[in-house]
Amino acid sequence: MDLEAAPENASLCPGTRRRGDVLEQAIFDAVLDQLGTVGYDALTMERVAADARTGKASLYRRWPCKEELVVDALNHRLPALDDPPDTGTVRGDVLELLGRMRRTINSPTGCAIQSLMGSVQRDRGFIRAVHARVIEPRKRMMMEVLRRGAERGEVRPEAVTMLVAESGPALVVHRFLVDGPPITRRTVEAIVDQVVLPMLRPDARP
Amino acid sequence: MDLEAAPENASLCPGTRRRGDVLEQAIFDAVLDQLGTVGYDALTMERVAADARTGKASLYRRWPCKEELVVDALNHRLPALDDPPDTGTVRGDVLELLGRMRRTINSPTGCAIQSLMGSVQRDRGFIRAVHARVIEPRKRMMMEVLRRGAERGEVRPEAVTMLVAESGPALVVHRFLVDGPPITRRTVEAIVDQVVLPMLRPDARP
DNA sequence: TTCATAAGAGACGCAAGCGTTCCGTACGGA
DNA sequence: TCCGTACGGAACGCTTGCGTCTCTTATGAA
Repeated sequence: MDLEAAPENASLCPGTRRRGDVLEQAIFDAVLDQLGTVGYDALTMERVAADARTGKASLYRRWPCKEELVVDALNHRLPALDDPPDTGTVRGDVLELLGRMRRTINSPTGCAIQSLMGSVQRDRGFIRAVHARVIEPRKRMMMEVLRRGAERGEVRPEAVTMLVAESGPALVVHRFLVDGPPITRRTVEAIVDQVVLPMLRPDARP
Repeated sequence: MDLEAAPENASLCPGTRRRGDVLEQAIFDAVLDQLGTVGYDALTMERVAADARTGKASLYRRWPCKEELVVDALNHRLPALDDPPDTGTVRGDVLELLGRMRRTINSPTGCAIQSLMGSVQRDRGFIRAVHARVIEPRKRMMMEVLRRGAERGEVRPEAVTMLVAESGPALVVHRFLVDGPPITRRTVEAIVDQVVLPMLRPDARP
């Protein structure tokens, strides 16, 4: 937020005005910042406008209500859909996937997502956006990684299931919820080596 | 909430008044119900009072502010600290532990906890209560279960770690966050058989 | 039965945010 | 350079919840 404050203050010189996309991006920044600091319920149009150094009218000109603004901001700020990694080993692939997750979670966007957790059961709009942009692609990539690992003989075939694919990400999220950010690289490595890989070992039940 | 409405309506007959503990319990019911339905931020003293069929004065007579009321309600409603299960097998023990978790999560208290997820980073009071009453005891019990399993030879000794102990609960929570309640018994069984047990197997790397 | 206590109900002034409206003006394409 | 667009900013009336206060009266211990 401080890294954002500088450019915002820079454009503070009275008489200067942004429009179109530039203004919109500033508004999205303000929304994400608010989500991460005070949360969705306490996010107000007034404060978003003030933070983005614009007027409420400019918000209502674009979005009819708070919810649509937030969903739109999420859709513009959630990480893009990536290709699954292919490092040659399951360990490398899983490490890479959880590493990406770690970066997202440690970013302002991650804090924003976290603050929406409590609204999940009530506002399906957010969870739908997060689902489509974060959860689903990540799950698909993890399954792909497991499948390739099974083909290479690194992973026992029965371990290629949704629940197994979820276990790594679930632990990362769990750590985030319990300990708060940031998730360290060591934590991710421990999750991979202590939990995910032992679960995949093909050399059991010979 | 409807199951609560009946007795509340029963005591609605004008002229009747509750005091002391009876009233307090009704207030806690209202708080938990509000947490589960509208969430912490949208929980208001006015609505809690109305739901509990009392006046705001009776709330402020006991608690100085919303936060203390909620923390107190949580401390009175969170599940009691149980003894670790001892069914004789790791599978039985883990199944029992996650089963207890499932019951809590599917209950109104579970929905209340869930709604506090978003406030976790901002309000340490809640998370401290949930931590001390739910997370920590559960983690300790799971470690105990793993330790006993290791003694019996059911669990490889290196698997007796915090992360391993967390993986089952983390998956239950994850499922809850992604799919919403209720968590089914089948889901818990699948988590145990597909994820937890394979991770514990001692018969690998002979 | 008496009586101090506290419950239940409502009104209070206050503050914050809502969504709308207005207006002067910086911006940027023609 | 000109001019329509839309931005920035402020004010509007409205609603909701806050926390306090008052008043009547049910309650339960003495």
